[in-house]
Amino acid sequence: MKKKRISQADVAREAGVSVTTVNLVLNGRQNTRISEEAAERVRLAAEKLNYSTDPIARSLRTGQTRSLAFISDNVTVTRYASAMIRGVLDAAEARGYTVLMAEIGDHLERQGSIVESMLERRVDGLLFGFMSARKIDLPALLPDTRTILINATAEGLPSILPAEHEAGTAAVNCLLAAGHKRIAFIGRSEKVYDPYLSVTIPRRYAGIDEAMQAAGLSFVAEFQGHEWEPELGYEGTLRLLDDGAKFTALLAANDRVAFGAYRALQERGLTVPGDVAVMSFDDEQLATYLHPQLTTMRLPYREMGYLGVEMLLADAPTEPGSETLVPMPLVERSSIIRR
Amino acid sequence: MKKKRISQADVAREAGVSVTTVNLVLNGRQNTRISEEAAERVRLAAEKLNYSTDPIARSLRTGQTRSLAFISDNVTVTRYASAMIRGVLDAAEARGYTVLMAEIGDHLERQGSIVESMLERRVDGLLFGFMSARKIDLPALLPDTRTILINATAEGLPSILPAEHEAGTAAVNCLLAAGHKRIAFIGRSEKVYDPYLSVTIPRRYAGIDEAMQAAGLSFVAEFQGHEWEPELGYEGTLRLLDDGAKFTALLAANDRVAFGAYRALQERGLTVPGDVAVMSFDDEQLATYLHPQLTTMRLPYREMGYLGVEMLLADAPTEPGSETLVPMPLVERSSIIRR
DNA sequence: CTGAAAGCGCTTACAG
DNA sequence: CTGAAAGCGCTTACAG
Repeated sequence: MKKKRISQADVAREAGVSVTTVNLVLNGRQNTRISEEAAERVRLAAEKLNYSTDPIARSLRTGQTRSLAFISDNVTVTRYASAMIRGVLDAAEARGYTVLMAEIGDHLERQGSIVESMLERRVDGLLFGFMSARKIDLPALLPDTRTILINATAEGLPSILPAEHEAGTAAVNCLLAAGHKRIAFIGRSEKVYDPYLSVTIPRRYAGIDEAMQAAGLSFVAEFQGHEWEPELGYEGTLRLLDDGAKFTALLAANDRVAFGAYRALQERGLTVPGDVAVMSFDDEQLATYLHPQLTTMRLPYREMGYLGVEMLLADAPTEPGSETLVPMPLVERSSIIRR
Repeated sequence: MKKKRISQADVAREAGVSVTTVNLVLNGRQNTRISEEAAERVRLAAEKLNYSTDPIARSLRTGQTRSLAFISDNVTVTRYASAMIRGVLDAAEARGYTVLMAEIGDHLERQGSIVESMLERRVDGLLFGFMSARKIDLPALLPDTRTILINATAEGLPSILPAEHEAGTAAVNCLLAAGHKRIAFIGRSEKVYDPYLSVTIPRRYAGIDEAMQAAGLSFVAEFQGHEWEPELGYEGTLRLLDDGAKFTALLAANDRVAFGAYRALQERGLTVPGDVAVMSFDDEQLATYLHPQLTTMRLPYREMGYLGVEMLLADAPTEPGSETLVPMPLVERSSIIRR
């Protein structure tokens, strides 16, 4: 990595012009009235010497780094959420930006020092990405630091969220469209109305409830719970069945809950989708392992990551406090049939 | 982000000394014989002005950036492999390094330009991280660029790999120790002997076979396949059963295969671990969803990531072409009982 | 149409 | 014990 670098001065010498000329030509400046002949000599010389501009020196001079920081909580380590990183990386690369990454885990208190160190490195913008959509308190930021939150909200900052209300409605409508009227629901929870726990789940519930109401229906049975793991789906389904609930369709809070529900249904000799149709949320890989494969509303992690970068680097800054909603596509597989 | 920066010159003015003195003090240089009194004034002034050194300017001068590049194929987007990123990030942070990330997906041909752009940014080292351990061809690198491959190998470069041979042996021994003698194996494949497809799977097979041989045993039945998805486990198990194979334990190539095997076993009215014990590899989250939870050999992604950074930044460069093996821990859960 | 020079904020060899 | 100055490689206001 030593190897003396080729500088604009070297190119200038080779081409027999000044570094000003070299710089102007190589940066493709317009209206500079450098003779095409000189410009050509510069380009040839640069090519010959295999010159590439030193981004560090440029940054020192311009104050811009063409880099951005992506700071997350537990995204790397969370199942399908890590796709958000891919979205960020792809979008950044498309625009010639480099991504500096840091992950703080559950140590939210470390945000301050991480942000500081990123800012010291003069990133052109800050992207925060969270595993599950909730409100967070960010350290006071320089007012002119471009910042976007992905899958989170914070006072006075623009954020990108999944369109959960819409998705809740779509999930129910999907079941209704297949002719189901007796629907059970597993995974409602009151806890979740604290924005520091979730900002989107209440919206999902609202979307679900509105769709049911619009159809003049209510759930024939519900099993509550906020730990959305297979255990909940398993126990909830058994309980509903034991209580004698009669339902032809089951709405699960997420794929893991659905996973548990499948097991319970199977143990009771019930088949999916013949006896019970199942609809879910998230679309983690698990959904494709199930038999039959699970129909579910996809959480658009990758898209949110991609959009985050685009908004961060857009010409006009995003309005503070605004929310950009990203659609959650319905992924139709085999867990629902017409009845 | 504008905000005129506080520089060492500002601190010098405030403290009434030269920038040389400021620099020496703030960098904690030894043997510099600056009066303790002057040093104290400098520290106070820096504190008061809230000075922090500009890493860009420092980099321009020193040629070092305290940053490293992590370049991966599909790590962000692959199930549990994304934990490798966390390991990298944690280790880098512990040493005060920043990580520049890029992911190239299946476009291995893009490696060249990505590496170039990272090198232009003067990263102090290059880390390559791959989803599954295989041999890759890297673009010719500057000979003095520190480089480490995580979960991959390349001509003349040091690499970090999971200790698969050892793990294969341990998996079999675990079954043997529980008293099993009639063992079936699903997931052997000849394809995998091409190093560009895998460098570690053949070792795993070797470890498995040696342990069996050492016990004077061979598998009572095998079902081949290299697409290690649930489908293979499902069909393989059914086939073995239909062929009348009598086994008390099943060794699955990975957790997904085991997942499929569970389903087949259950359909045939066989219970795990009562009728058939199951042993597997990977330890993805899936393993904990299964009932009973799966005993498996864990792929140490996070540890490999962490170690990669440590080796990259170690005082002595790692020997070219060397291999560092990271143990795969046995994660005992409930899919095996004594017989 | 093109160049000389200043300056971004550091670090360091040199001088005293 | 401490300071003045050069230089890393750019960009840009200014001069001609």
